[in-house]
Amino acid sequence: MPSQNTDERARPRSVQVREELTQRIDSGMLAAGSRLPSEPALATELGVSRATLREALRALESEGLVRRLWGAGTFVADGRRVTNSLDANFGVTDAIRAAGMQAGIEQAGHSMEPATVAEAARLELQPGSDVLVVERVRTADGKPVVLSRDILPGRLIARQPAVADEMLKRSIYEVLERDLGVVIHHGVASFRPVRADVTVARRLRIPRGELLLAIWQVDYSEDGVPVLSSYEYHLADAFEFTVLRRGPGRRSP
Amino acid sequence: MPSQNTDERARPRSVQVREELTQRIDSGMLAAGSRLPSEPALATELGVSRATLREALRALESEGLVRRLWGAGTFVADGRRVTNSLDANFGVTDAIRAAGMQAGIEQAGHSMEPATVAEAARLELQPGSDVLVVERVRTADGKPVVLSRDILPGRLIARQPAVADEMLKRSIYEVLERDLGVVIHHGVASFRPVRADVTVARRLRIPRGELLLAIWQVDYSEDGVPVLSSYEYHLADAFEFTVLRRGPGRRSP
DNA sequence: ACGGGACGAGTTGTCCGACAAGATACTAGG
DNA sequence: CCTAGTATCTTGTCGGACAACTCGTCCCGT
Repeated sequence: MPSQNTDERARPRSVQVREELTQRIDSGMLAAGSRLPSEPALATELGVSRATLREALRALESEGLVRRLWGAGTFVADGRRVTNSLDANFGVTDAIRAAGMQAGIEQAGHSMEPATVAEAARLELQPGSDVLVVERVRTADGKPVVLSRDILPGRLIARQPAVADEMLKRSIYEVLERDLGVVIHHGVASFRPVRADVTVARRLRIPRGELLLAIWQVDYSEDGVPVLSSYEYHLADAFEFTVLRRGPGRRSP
Repeated sequence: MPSQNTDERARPRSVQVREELTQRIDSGMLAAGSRLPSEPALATELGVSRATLREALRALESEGLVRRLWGAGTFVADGRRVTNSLDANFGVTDAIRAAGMQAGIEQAGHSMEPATVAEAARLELQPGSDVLVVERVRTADGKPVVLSRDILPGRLIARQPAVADEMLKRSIYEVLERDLGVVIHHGVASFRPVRADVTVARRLRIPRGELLLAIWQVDYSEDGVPVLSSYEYHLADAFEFTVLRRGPGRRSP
């Protein structure tokens, strides 16, 4: 059986179990449609109590990976995992790679500026506070597909200004987590179709008036603090965005 | 304490508890940001065991309604409930009403047709099977905002063809649940910006080439069977769609 | 020989009681 | 006044037990 808690004592056991089961499903060790071992058996196998296992299974069920049927068993959900799902894949880099293309960055630059009133509100800062603004053009196989403008609270990189340069070369989410220790817990994204104005069109090397999908969002860290506000302009046919809608199986009488 | 199980013995207790807590939060009885009673206290108050209560709290946490902090307590998530969230609000009718406008339907019609190969695949039917096609123009305060084309397996209404007429007047989700007993469990939606062609433009009474957001999706019932395939053309500025992105707090080592 | 109903093994849902691990507020000490 | 330790509360985990439900099997009647 796996060792107890050597170094990752911080994370609840149920989370570790959830990740273990997720990996087994993704790797195909647990085939789609097949039944999982019974809860007592699986709990013994994983070295945890049944309560902990059920905690993990509940999470997997809400993610749609498994289905639990009272008296029958727990089953791996019928495949058709959604690729490039807007609510699962985070960031443009992941989306490009998920499409099987090479992610690149060009025309990148950053600057420290005082936050506008709107930005201060979105990031819950004092108006005029310093924020780091990162502008980049993302490329897929060398072709521009997304123009992005990311805004972070200045305090995040006050201690180590050098990481701003890292953001010009890699995914911001990657830099946030690896270099700054900030893990994004969730984000709220909005979108609508727009036409390319002259500035955007020039940077994406497309005709003016071309169809774009504008996405703006705010990402929050694990303790609920907003840490990233971003604006993206996507080529209309660059990606196909998908969202898993969870219906309320309930209505009032 | 509340009565045991009089008539709704079918539904697990944890689901009833989840709905009860959801209502308390929505009604404001539990204010945003406030701490819930401790698990033992709340379990006693609701007349269930702590395990059942925790099952419900798990579900609420995955929905983002509460946050659980080890050793500190369980808190109602900081308000800012996302309005017109694409992954929560289902259907155009709900979206229009959420925006505070009057939902209407015009230019409605339906017909029974053989399924195309593509539609048969989306609904997992035999090609050529009968499907019910419902076309409608949805209005907000009398102004056309969405052109929708909904496709359902013909077997659903084979017994009671009259319900097709109901769909010309009310939300399809409402008709599915109330008249046909079909509850939508989840759906997979995709979207991209498009320009209005001449047909769509005429029906929405807009100039040709106007900006639209095209959304197509498949909805599944509780047992995983596809029951509704729909295509919608939204006016670009009719709604502001929002998606809650749940980030994985994890990365591989 | 065949069909139908009762039975039983297996699985998830719920319950109880207890202890461990983390967080906060208070208190004693500097 | 500030700091460090403690007390106490909260959530996380554990173990065992029983109830509710599903499905396959077997037996019995026709």
